[in-house]
Amino acid sequence: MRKTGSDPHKTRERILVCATAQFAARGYEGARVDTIARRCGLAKNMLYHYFGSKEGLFIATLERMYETLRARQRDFAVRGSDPAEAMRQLVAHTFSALLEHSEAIALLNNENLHKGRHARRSKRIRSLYDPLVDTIREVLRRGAAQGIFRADIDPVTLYLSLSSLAYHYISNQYTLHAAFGIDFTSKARRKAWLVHITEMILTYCQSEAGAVVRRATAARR
Amino acid sequence: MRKTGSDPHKTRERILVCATAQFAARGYEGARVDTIARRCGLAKNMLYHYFGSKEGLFIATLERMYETLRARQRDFAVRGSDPAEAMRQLVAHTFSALLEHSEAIALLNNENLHKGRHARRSKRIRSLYDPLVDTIREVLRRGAAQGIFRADIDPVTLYLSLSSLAYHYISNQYTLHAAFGIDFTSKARRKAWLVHITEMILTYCQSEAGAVVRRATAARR
DNA sequence: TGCGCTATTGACCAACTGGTCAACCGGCGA
DNA sequence: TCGCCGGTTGACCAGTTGGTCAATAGCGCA
Repeated sequence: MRKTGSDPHKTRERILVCATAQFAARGYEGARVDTIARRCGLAKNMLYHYFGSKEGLFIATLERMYETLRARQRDFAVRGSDPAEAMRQLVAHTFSALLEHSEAIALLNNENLHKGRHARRSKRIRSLYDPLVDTIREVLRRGAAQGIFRADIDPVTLYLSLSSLAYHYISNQYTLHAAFGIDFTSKARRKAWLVHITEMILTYCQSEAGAVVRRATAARR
Repeated sequence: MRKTGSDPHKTRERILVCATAQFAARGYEGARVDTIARRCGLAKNMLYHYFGSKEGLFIATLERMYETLRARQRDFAVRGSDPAEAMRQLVAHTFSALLEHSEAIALLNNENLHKGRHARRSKRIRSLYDPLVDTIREVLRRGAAQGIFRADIDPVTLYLSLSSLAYHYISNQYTLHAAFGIDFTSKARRKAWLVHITEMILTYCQSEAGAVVRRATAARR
């Protein structure tokens, strides 16, 4: 360390924390480099010194978010051997991870608005999802082996279903609030939603393959 | 009409069309008033003449989108009396409406980024969802009366589930593409997803109330 | 005919935006 | 001791942004 009291790594991290907050609150175009600099008490030049450009800073912010979520998932392990219980834990974990990192939702939405321009270049985003899908695959396998889950479920499809149900509730809460006048932030409602989506996922996993189609055909006869 | 060849209503509409495209593509902060004006071949002053400010233009754009979706829903009616088939139509209609109006998704995401600042003030957004929920309520009632649907399903909860599953697939396609390397725009995959979410919704509707919980309790004994 | 009203425009502006320059500061190796 | 080098800064800039002003042009009413 050169200057007394200066810690490059700490400074970098401080910038990223402020940048995350700003980009999440205002979006990429809405966030101002000057504002981010002011918020972390540094001259604007520091951001350019460490990240080169606003876009560079944004990409670093994205990667840091991926890393944060990945670390959270690494610490998560399904407990016990009951597949249904494991699936319950998986849903609960996904939902609470998104709740605790709502800034990740804002950043992801921003990426999708820009057609994933930055995410496409990042390799970390891939390593973020793979372990979770592996876990799902394993739980599905065990469930199928025990005869309590249907055997034809694709783990990626199930992951998509699960994250849709968890993500949308949080990501669209404001327009949904405007539409239904419901407060989606209340603890009771969040709990109720978690119970509901858990039931949906489990009901699907425990259903008979092709049951819906067969039932429809039977009804038509 | 005053000036020859000038049609205020048509001009207004033209502005809104361009504004929708720009706001959807770049977001509220990313869209440029000058660009919108240039795109519809008008002096920038016209936008201010009709809508007062950039924010006013954005709100008008939102309201127009609500109106478009509402009109689309008004034209939709469940055909036939079979509740399962009606639910299938409902899911398919929701999914294809979002697919055909992906600009609505971009605008809604933008609203949520800004914590629904504009949507909160609009009354039209409410009238957008109400009829759809009414339809769901009616289908659920018929299904329960015929004994093929469970009787304890809340129509709003079901709507949220359904729209989560349909919306997320489209809204997050770019980051999901980066994560899984899957092309979500392909016709085959879209069809497969529709089949999947239809099955999830129907399986849930046709399940026994409390079955999952009972099964879990039984397993623990 | 002329007045008022509205659609429409070109020219303009103050504030701001991302980004750059040259310099300072202070520990460390020679 | 001294020069080097990375962290750090204030001052500055060119281009852009949302927004405004004053003016023009034609229609319909008096």
